[in-house]
Formats: sequence, C-alpha cells, structure tokens
Amino acid sequence: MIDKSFNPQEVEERLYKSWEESGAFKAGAGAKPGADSFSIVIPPPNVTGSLHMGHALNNTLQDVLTRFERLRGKDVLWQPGTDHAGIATQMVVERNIAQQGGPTRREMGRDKFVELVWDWKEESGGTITRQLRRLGASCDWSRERFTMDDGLSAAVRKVFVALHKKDLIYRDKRLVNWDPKFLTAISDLEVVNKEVQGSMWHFRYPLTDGSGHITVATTRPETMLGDSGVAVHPDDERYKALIGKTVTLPLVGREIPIVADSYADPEQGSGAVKITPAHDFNDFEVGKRCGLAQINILDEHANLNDEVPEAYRGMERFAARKKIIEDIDALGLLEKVEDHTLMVPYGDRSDVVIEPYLTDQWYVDAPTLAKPALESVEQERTRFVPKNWEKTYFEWMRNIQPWCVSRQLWWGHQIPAWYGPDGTVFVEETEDKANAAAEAHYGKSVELAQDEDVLDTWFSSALWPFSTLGWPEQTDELKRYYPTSVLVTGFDIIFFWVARMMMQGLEFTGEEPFADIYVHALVRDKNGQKMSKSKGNVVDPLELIGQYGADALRFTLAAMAAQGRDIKLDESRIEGYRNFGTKLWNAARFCEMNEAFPVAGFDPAAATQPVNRWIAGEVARTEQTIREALETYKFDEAAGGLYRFIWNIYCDWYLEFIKPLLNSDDEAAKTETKAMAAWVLDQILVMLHPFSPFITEELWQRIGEQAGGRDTMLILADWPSYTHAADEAADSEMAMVIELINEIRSVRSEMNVPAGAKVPLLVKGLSDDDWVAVQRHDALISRMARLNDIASTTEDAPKGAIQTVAAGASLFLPVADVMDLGAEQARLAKEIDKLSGLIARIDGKLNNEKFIAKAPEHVVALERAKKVELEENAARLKDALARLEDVT
RNA sequence: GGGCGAUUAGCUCAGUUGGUUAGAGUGCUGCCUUGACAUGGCAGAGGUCACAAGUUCAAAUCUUGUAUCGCCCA
Repeated sequence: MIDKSFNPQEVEERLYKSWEESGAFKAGAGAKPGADSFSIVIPPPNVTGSLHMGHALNNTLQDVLTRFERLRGKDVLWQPGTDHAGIATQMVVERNIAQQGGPTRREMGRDKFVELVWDWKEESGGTITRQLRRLGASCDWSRERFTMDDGLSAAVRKVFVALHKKDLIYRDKRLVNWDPKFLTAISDLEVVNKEVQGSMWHFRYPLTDGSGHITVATTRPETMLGDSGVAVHPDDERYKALIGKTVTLPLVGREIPIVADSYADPEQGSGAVKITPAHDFNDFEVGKRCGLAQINILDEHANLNDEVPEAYRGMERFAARKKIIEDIDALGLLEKVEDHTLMVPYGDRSDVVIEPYLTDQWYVDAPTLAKPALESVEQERTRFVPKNWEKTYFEWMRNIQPWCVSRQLWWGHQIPAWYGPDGTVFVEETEDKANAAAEAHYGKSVELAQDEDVLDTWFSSALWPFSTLGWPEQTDELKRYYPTSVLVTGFDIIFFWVARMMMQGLEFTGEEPFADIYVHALVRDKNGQKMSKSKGNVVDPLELIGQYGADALRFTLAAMAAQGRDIKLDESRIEGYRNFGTKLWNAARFCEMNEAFPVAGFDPAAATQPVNRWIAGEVARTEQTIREALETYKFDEAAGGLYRFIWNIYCDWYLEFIKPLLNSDDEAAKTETKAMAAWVLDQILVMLHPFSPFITEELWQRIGEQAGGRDTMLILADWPSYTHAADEAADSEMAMVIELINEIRSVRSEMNVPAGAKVPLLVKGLSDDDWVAVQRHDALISRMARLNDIASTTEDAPKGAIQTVAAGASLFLPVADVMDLGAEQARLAKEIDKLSGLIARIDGKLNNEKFIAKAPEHVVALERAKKVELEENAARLKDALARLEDVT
C-alpha cells in the first residue's frame, strides 16, 4: 500500500544512487538502434563553487532536456565537469593556509603550493557535483572532466601553440587591467565599474618659458608624476597658441609638451588634460598618436616606484594622492577642487581598485577569430533562443578587443613558452620540443626558462565542448556528440564563455560547437533584487530541496522559466508545486486502492466507454503540447500543460467520473476503466519525469511491484507515441456533462443549498442525443452535482424551483423548502443583466457594417452563433424570472 | 550616452500569427472531516491590461511618445 504522502528525503538519495549505479546516466543509455545523438556540455561550475539558484535553474533545464531526449530514445550525452577557476581557487587555498598559520605561497614556492591546491581540489572540489546530484542531474559522471585534467591540458597546449604559429597569439606590451591585490592581469570582463563620489582637482602647470600656466583637471592627481604631456583640443581657441610649447611638471621638474589631440574635451574640466600614457587607457592612445613617453610610476602593488622623486618613492597610491595635493597646494598651484562623480574600476574578485598597468602579456587575436563566429550566428548555423540575445553577441563580437590571456598566478595552465638566454621565445607543446627548437635556433643546447604565467581559466573553458570529448584525439565520442545539440546558459557569460567557445570551436574543429544556445533568465529574490551574499538575500537551493523536495524546486523553476524574463522566486510557488506532487501521489494511491494497474498490451484506442475515449484523447493532446513545448525550449508551457492535465483534468474530472463505474456491476466497463486509469497514470509518469524525476520514478516502481513488474526503470522508459486521436463525440459529450455539473454546483452554492443536501433535477429542452448522454452518465452527474434524481420534463418549472440554463436547456432544481425567493430573483436578474451586456457588445459588432464587410467570415459567424446562444439563455432566464414574479 | 527588457488580480506570473466573457499559482471570503488527497474538495470576490495618442471593422497584443523600474555595454 502506498503511503499517505510522498516523502522526498526518503527516496531521493536511494533513487539517484540506483539510477547512477545502473548506468542510466551513461552516454547512449537506453538509446534506440541508429538513434540521433543529443548532447549537452554542462557550463562547468567553478571547482570552488557551491550550488546557488542560478545553477539550480541552469541544471534543471538541462536535465529536463536530457531526460526528455533519453526517454525519446536518442543517443544522449550530458557531459559534466568543473573548471579550475584560477584566481578563485588560488585565493581559497591561500586563505586556508593562512588560517592554519602556514607559510605564504611565496615562502613555500610554486611546486609545493600547486601541490597543496591539488590536495584541496581532491578533498573539497566535489562539493558542487554532489549538490548537482541532489538536484537530480542525470549527467554522465563516468565522463566527468576537469579543465586541468591531462587530456584537457594537452588540448590547451595544442591550441596555444597552433594559434601562436598562426600569429593569432602574440606577446605584447600594452596596458592591462592590473589587480594590485592578486598581482595579476585580469580581462576587461573581470572588471566591474562602480560609480563613486570623487573630486576633480584643477592643477596649474607652469609654462616652461615663464609666460604663465595652463590648468589641467584630473580625478587621479597621483598619476601626474607620470605625466608626459598635456593635450588640448586642436580647435580650442583658448589654447591654440600654446600648442607646441612645453610646461614644467611641478614636483618632478620634467619638461613636457602641450599637444593637440581631439581626445581633449573642451567641455570637460578646464579643457586641457594631462596625459599619463602608462596609467590610463585613453592616455595610452593619445600618447601613441602624439609620440609621448610612457613612464610607469607604479610597482606591482600599485605603490610608487623609483621613477618618481625620492619624496614619494614607495608610497601607497592613495597616500601619495593626498601628499601630492598638499604639495601642489603648498606651491600655490591648486586652482580649485570640484565634486565629481566618476566610474572607478574594481576587480570583481579582489574588490580593490584596478590599475591600468603597462606589462608584457600574451594576447589572443580575438578580432580575427571573431569573424567566422559572427557569421555562424548571422547565417543561423547557431541560433540564440530567445533570438534577441544575438544582438548582445553581435555587439560584443563586432567590437571585440585583443584578449589578454596570461595571468600572474600559479594555479592554471602554465604557458607553453620558453625563453632562451637572450630572450628568444620558443612556443611548443612540450619542454622537449622547446629544447629542440632552441637547439636548432642557437646551434647548441641552452638553458631555457618557461614563462611563469598561467592562462586565463576561460582559455581552457573555451575548448570545453570538444576537449571534454577527447579532442585532439579523434575519439568516437567526438564523432558522435560534436557538435553538441544545445548550450543552456545564463546571459551573463555570453561574452566570457559562449563567444569564446564559438571562436575556438570554429577554429579547431571547423564546426560550430552547438546548434542552439538557449539563454535563460536570472533568478532574483521575490522583490526582484539580484541575489548576492552582500545583500543577504541569497536563497539556498539545497535548503529548499530539504524543505520541499528536489521535484518541487525543479518543477517551480521550469514552470517559471518563461523566455526572456527574469525569475522572481517566491517560496509560495514552490509550496504550491510541492502540493501538486502530493496530488499526483494520491491519485496513484486511488488507482492502487481500486486495483487499477497497468495492463500489458492495453490499447487506449479500443476503449468503448465515453469517459475513457475522452481521457485517451486528452492524453494525446497533452503529449503533443509537452513535446512541442520542449522542442522549442518553452519549459513553462510544458510544465503548465502537465500541471493542468494532471490536476484539472485527470484528478478533478476523470477520477471523479470513473468512481461510479468502478463500483458498478458492469464488469467489462470496470475492467476497461481500471486499465485506462492506470494507463493514463503511466503516461503521466513518463511525461512528468523530466521535470520531477524522483516522485515519478518512485511511483513507477511501486506500481510496477504490484502489477507484475516493469521492464525498465522509468528513466529509461519510452516516451509515448500514440496512434489514436481525440474522439470528437466523446469530447463533446463529456464537455456537456462538465457544463451541467458546473452549472448545478454554481447555482446551488449561490442559492445556499446545503452542500450535503441531495436534490432532484428536471431538465427541459435538452436535445435527444444529449438526454441519452445524460442518462448514460446519470450516476456520475448525480454524484458530482449531489442530485437524487434526474428527469426530463416538458412542463414549466415547479413552484419553488431554482432555475438556470446550461447545454442549451433549462435546468430546474425544486428546493421549495430551502428556497429564498428574493435571492433567486436577484440572482436571475443579475444573470440576465450580464447576458444583456454581452449581447449588446455583440450587437455593437454585428450592427457595424465595416465589421460585417471586413472581418473574416468565420469571425462574423462565430459572433452570430454566440448571439443566438446568449439570447436563448437570456430568454429562458427571463421566463423564469417572470414566473417567479407571478408567484409573488 | 548606446542597447535590451519590464509594467496584466493584494503578491508572483502566463497570455501564440490582433478576434477568449483576459487566465494560473498564492493570498482572501463562504461552504464541506462526501471512502485518493485538509499539502484536500466545491463555490466565489478581486483586473480602466502603467499613461497618452495613433493604425484597424477589432488592440493586453501592432506603431509612436511619456512615466517608472531593471539589466548589459560605454
């Protein structure tokens, strides 16, 4: 006997284990011979990560697709894994060591430190994959990959070398975003610009010829020590005469030129701008155009270096700012200070102010690689869903900058570049090859030193769709599963990851890495705020799983995943969908109690009972809805369709309809009905399984135990394919029955007929066919509308009868003893009023010549038919009201 | 400044190519311990579809503008 309610905690772990151990998650499990492949690579979470709502949504949707396609018999691979998250991981391990009072990473040295990171990874790196299991993710864990695995590392080296040989990777001295906390370069995407209240300082720079001064305005006074010029707009009349003169830089004494460059904005500040090419991205460009010196005044910690006057050397950048302002002021050169709002770059992980910093770094020629990646989407070989995200992609790809891929970290793929004694660089996949190349170059063997830097984590993530399948080896998996079917991801990493996978995939495999890119929403809290630790509004998906079960959380996320819209998660929705699970559970219990178990070889098309023919048609309709919705990534429609079918059709109507049949003496009808009830339940379990795998599998197995066993676990069962269509006669018959019951229930409730009281029903004016149907369904109508008799009449309503209309007929409920005449009059009047309003509206249309002339015929016909029906109903009710008034 | 999106019931959200009496969940009200389910059943109240103008026989839906909010990129 099935328990009274579903207990997720009890079954989730057990079922997950049995799925995984049985091999059901493995690539190709349950595939039909010759089946098409369906593959997804997981967006690899950081190995340091733990499951947040975004992951929960992202992986729920992937799992829905994966399970759906697996049920459909495709050759499915959901490829899981994690990335090594360079800075984040290094940071975590450094912090751990510091907390235990251990040496710093520099004290222990690179090899020892990297070893400790690996130890940490082995011990703690599995958190998020364990959490994905709790969510029910059916990925092929036997193929789990890590971006620093040997195979993936080999792929990284191969790609680096190949790009280098094609000059698509090169070393260059440029300004980078320098993180002075982590002492590494970071990419533009890892910088967050924050608006802060600062000041605009106006400094006077004396002209070297003593003829006065020029005032420059700056938000970063400390950089003036590195100034190598002053720029004014070439058309700015105020300064035209000064172009070509020089100023003597205060505090430093350096003589620097005044140059003309349209970068200087006459409207901003004083219209003259100091130029510090080594410490500002715009100034760098101006400096190049005007031939100004690049003077680096900072060290890697962003303290002032030896390029500045002795008084400032070694000072921290913000302390230096303060002192410089004071010193300029003391010289009488501080003209004024204004309040100013400005954008300041911060490191997204370090949260310190980022310095533009002049260093040697490795760059990927992204502009070149971007071209084919752009065409792929333009020519729709890869499609964004929803489509509007392609604009974001285009925008980024068309303005893409060289990608700085070197990082001054120890945790990551060390760059496969070796330097000879004279600095000549040898880029090769292995040290041996580098040595050989060096020997060929120098004519003798020399000592080489490998580049100390590692690659940006996204460099290896960009290879994920093919490196995880074994590339550069031409493996079977690569042939079967690449290109992948769909990438499921959030829009926040379109730049970081999607664009880069497109570029590398095309460059190295010649094919787009995925056919579709489904971009899902961001999960926000119920007030629409982005969840973040600092705001403290983070909802932990694991807590929700503990509270409501994984199925409820998954169903909620899928039901709310409408395209192009963020998800504001309200816990009451999860509760509602948990209840939905309970509802299904009890429907299964009902079937069990009535010994409605699946019958082998049952053919729904052969059913004879109208209720059964009707529900079989509803099942087919539902299947079509779900399938089409999932094929177009409309997860919300699929979930909604299932919800409505299961609760509002199967439970609310079908199971109620069949109760009299199950208790009848008609053995044939009983047998058919039991088999149908069980068959529909099985269909439900299969179709709901992608969304709520645990409860459906549990029911599948429990029902199976009592029905002589199942051929397979639900996870590997077959998605239905029906040969029968809806039976229109059965549909309209049951629709008529439903209409009658609804109308009687409604009118009873409105007239306060006690819920327990059974009353007789008289029907007048029903068509012959409908009357036959009513008689056929006498038992269930009586039960559901709480009637003790149903009879046909040609007479007017008896005294004291409630009157209403449905199915084109008049319905009389003689309840003289409980009838409140006044209330009945009021009810009828209100009803007539409502109908009159509707009729007037239709008349408005039908009396409009233009409507008749221009609207399509079927629309006009529909309005006419509606009018006739409404008028009939109104006439009946008016009649009823008139007779009531006679009585009073 | 550029781009994208949102505004529909108290709250969270659906609403296909214009034609429905504008829906669901949750909350609210009334009734019901009716043999699957009170994590439930039945019935009900609740909406000028942000605002304005336009296109159309017909607008929640299309166009333009306004307001408010959000995100991304400068």
